[in-house]
Amino acid sequence: MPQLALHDSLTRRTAPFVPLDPANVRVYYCGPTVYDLAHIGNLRAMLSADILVRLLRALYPTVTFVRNITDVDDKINARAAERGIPIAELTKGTIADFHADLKALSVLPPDKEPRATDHVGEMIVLIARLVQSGHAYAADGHVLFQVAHFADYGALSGRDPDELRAGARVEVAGYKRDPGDFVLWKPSTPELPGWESPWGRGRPGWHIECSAMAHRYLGESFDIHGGGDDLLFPHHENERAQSLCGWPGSGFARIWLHNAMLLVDGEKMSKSLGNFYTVREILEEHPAEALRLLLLGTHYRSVLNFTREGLAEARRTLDRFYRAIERSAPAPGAPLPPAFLDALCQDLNTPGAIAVLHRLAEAALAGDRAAGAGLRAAGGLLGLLQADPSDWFQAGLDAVAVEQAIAARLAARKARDFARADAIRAELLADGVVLEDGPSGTSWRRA
RNA sequence: GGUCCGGUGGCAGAGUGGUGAUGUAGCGGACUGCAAAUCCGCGUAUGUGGGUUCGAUUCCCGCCCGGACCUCCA
Repeated sequence: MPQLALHDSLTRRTAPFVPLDPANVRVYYCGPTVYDLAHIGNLRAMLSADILVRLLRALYPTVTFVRNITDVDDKINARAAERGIPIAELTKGTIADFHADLKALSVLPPDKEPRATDHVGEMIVLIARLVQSGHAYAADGHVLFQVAHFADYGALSGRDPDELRAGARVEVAGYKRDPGDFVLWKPSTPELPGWESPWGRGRPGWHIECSAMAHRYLGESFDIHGGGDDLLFPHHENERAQSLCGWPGSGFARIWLHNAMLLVDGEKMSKSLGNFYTVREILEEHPAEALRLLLLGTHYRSVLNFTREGLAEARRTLDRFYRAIERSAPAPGAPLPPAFLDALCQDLNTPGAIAVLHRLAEAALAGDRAAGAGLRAAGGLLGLLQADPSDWFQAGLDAVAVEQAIAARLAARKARDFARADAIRAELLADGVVLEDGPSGTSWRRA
């Protein structure tokens, strides 16, 4: 087995991954705030985690993967009010949509998917610990984390606390001792979700939930914590501060992974630019597998430029891969090609791994059955190429009608009436069917 | 303004202190009645100016360009 190396945001270096407990590798990723449909940028983070966990499962006997759901948040409250529905209805529906989208993309479910609202008790316990140890203070109905009491604050995101203070561009709430102090607990109004606490009825701040849930399911120290790099600051910086102060001497996350953002047509995805895509919108027009391949075609730490052309290209690439697989019978348990695993072990180099897939496809098309089996096995680790090739090429089309047209065309060709044969082929193409004449007859697929 | 990340062929996108992957697009060819698929061949790239080095795309500095973040807040 090759040695896995990962790039740690804290040290800004790529280093060999050494699990705390090789018998149980523990991973935490920040999941969605459930107020709206997932977009392709959200998907990228979920996919990065998915590849990491799939690879870890290939390398280690047991992996515990926790990905939370944030179901208490101001954006949720606002959206529910806007739509005139109860908060619980909004979050329930959004979670169901989220799960459906991820399933379509072959993103495997986490082992634990804790919801913030189910863990407010743990959060209150942690906040109380922080207050007791002097790292947090209550003021004006809020409880705030005192940044000045954590010497290592800023280390993860590479920020100098003094500069953060000087650069504060937002008016600072009067109850804060320091502009950098952040909310652990805040008061709630009667209409909004709230829980009784030593500081009155209120609701948790954003960061505290991940600290509490990671601790509950993974312990004081665990191996990997990840998310989009927009979460690096303040979310992860604050989470780290809370956890390291709440459980002094613990390591919290040993390695931090952050995926880069996604651009659409070279620009930031935004609703005002009209280039904002939900996962669902893309899936209406393209196979989920093409979207998955496209997103894996860029290394997770590089900015990914999403285009429609790229999506079409990914689909054509899959056509070729499925052609290669079609030539060799499924071989369950086929070993993963070493070059493929090596690429993934180099900080999850999915583009490099896909390049190996191309080489395997070339060999498989030339008749190498082992390469075909290796291609399917490697594709499986990436969550690709698991469909039946005939489904990939022909699903959703009327096979009987196509076969009849092919028979008619064959008759015309035998009679050397090529004008008629070509007309039939053109009609099929207009219906989205491409014909391929080979030595063993004519086969067909969707365009 | 501050901090951080990045700029590779038409496009997408890796690796690397010593002949620059892979895909796609383009061109030529084989195969085909013609296509499609497949196969063979060809061409084009390291933003810019310095520095270190025998040698820099890779390491260092400046500049230009792109992106993220700048704390529950619009």
